Amino acid sequence: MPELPEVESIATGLDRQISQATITSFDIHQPLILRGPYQAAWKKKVKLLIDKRITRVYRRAKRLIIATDSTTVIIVQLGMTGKFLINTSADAMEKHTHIILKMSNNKEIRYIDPRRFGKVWFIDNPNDCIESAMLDAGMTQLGPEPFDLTAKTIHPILNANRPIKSLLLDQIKIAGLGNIYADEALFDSKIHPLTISNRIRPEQSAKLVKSIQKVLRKSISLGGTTFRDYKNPYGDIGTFVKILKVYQRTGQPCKRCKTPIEQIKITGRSSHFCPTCQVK
DNA sequence: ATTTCATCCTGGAGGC
DNA sequence: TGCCTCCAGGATGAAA
Repeated sequence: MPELPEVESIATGLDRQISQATITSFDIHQPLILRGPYQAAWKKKVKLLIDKRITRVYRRAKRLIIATDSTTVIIVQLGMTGKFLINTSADAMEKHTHIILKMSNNKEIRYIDPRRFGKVWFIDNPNDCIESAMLDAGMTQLGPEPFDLTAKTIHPILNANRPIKSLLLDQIKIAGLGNIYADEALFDSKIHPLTISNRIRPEQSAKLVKSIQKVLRKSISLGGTTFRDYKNPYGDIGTFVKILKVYQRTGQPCKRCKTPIEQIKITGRSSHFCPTCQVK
């Protein structure tokens, strides 16, 4: 379930807690979550990470990147229900705990994912170019970060014959938005989610860029959005849920014009919008 | 080449 | 209480 702001919050939390510490043990309880070209070698590879230092934990789109002082990088795609918690070994083990990482500073990092849509890669990054290393590992290509978009660069991206909602969820086009922030950004820019992308006027697309960046920035500042599962590594919820304008507000009055928010399905995903404020 | 669709999973909510 | 159906913040290979 985590989208860009939630992954950002997780990366920040993990970076504070474990970067500069060394790995003392690395247990994988559920090998099914592992992906990539070196699957058979992973048991060995994990052992190679013992005594290595974690240098940095950061985010690219919705992926978490855990860099070490070896050439191996750990990449985590959290899927719908993946999360990290910082524990000590005394804490009770939560169901669906798949990875336990013990660190030299006595922090215990646990990766938990009930639905197991999340995936973990161990990739080699000898040239220190994470984008090409991810492609080499068979991961799907990612579009630009939403914060790098401009009115000019979004233009060719919108040259597509599909609803804007569907396009915003396509990580090859723009990487980092998910169902919540796509709906919220479309409301903020007053664009109907079914609008065909290539029919969006330049002034609207310029506004869309600003709206995307505005909702993401605001959500990051509030620690993301928590509905049921999402928690940052400290176990805290995100409070952006309080200021959602359309997502999961079906039937409730639009905060701008009081019209009841409507919900429809667009390419298999529920979409929430104000039928008065948002026009095709 | 582009776009949509079914599918991978568990668990919570709501209807009966 | 239980059983059933539907739904969920994502990504992707196959099909259209």
